[in-house]
Amino acid sequence: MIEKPTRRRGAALEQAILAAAATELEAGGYAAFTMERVAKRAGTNKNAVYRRWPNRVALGLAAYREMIAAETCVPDTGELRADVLEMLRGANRHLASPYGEIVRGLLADAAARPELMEQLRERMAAGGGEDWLTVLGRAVARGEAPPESLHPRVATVPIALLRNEFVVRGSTTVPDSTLVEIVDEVFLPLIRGRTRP
Amino acid sequence: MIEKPTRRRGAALEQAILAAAATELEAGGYAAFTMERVAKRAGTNKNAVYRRWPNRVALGLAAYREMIAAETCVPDTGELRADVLEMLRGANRHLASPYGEIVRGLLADAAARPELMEQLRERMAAGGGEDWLTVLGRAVARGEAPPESLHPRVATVPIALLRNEFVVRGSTTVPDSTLVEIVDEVFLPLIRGRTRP
DNA sequence: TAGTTTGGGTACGGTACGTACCGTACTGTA
DNA sequence: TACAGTACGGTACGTACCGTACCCAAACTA
Repeated sequence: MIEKPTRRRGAALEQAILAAAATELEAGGYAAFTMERVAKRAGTNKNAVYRRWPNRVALGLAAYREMIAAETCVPDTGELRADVLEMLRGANRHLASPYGEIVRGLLADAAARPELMEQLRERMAAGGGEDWLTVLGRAVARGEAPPESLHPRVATVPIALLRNEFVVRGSTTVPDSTLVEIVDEVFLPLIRGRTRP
Repeated sequence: MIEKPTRRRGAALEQAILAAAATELEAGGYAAFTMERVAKRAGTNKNAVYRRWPNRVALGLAAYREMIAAETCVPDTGELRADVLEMLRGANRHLASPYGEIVRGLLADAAARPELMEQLRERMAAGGGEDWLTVLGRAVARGEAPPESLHPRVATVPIALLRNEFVVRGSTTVPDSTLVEIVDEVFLPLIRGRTRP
């Protein structure tokens, strides 16, 4: 009979800690996210945690990455407006509680550490911008948008505006009418405005 | 001979505390902003501080308001592009250190308190939007922009994009080329796109 | 001058970060 | 299978800060 090891090591323990950290983040947000609670939930102690992550922000960021690992999916409805709205709605759902508070906390804590900031930027809701370029690229291919509009700065305008809205408004969810406004009053006119006459 | 009072009271003490808080914020940012340090710098103790502000966020917000009290000035160069760029540059200077870290810290701490969030939104760099509407309104009056473009969501696109950039990038200053890009690749095409054909 | 308000000093309880130490369970190598 | 080295778990500690409590004295007020 093979004895079940009572003491986890290495990767197994690391995964357990990460899972515990993600659960803690999900349960109480970044404010209630403490090293002691994570260690306790993982069935270990702070030692094992600090051996892997040098501080709270680093662990929080790693756990956040874990949480949002399988999320992104790029819609393809065949119409630019619908695609963009759907991506905005997805991002809005994501940035609503409890992710919003987590991102804010991480942002505040990671600001002083450029390398963490870099990671956070990459992982932040639809932060990369490739997905947005993909959607816009499809619209260009369909002839729905002019080729001159295919610019990273342009493609990410909706998510940038949403993110701003969310930062400025606090933890409350951005109303859907705002998302519609972003698309209809800003994004689509912008695409039109970039048409070469 | 009138004895100078050695112990300040009421408004005098309140102003002294606020000034000390602003100095502390400016010196070390929100992370190093502690009630004890503020009290010490003001030449008093935490008692007097807590009698006036219930917690750290409230005092930090009040001090931040004090810091940015006399800042806003709306440019009027006679050309929309130059006006917008100047406002963006001013906001960028403002959001660069140490204000950036302060705003991030306040945002993270105030998120749970709607009434503080409200204050913060109003006071945040060019957050109100009236100034941006003013600039755009002048352009419309000059015939430089179509009347259909006079929309709050449209007018505040540049500052929203800048704020997003700054939140996403961390504490580093946004390069001037980004500001130019926001204006030339997004804002001006957007204005053009809102022209009624 | 007596009485009330308001500052200032000090200490405390509580919480959390991050560090140190130490005995012990596991691992893998001889 | 014995043994050394590594990693884990328990515990305690030092530090820092928040927010509160208590008390006395200074300043104002009647």
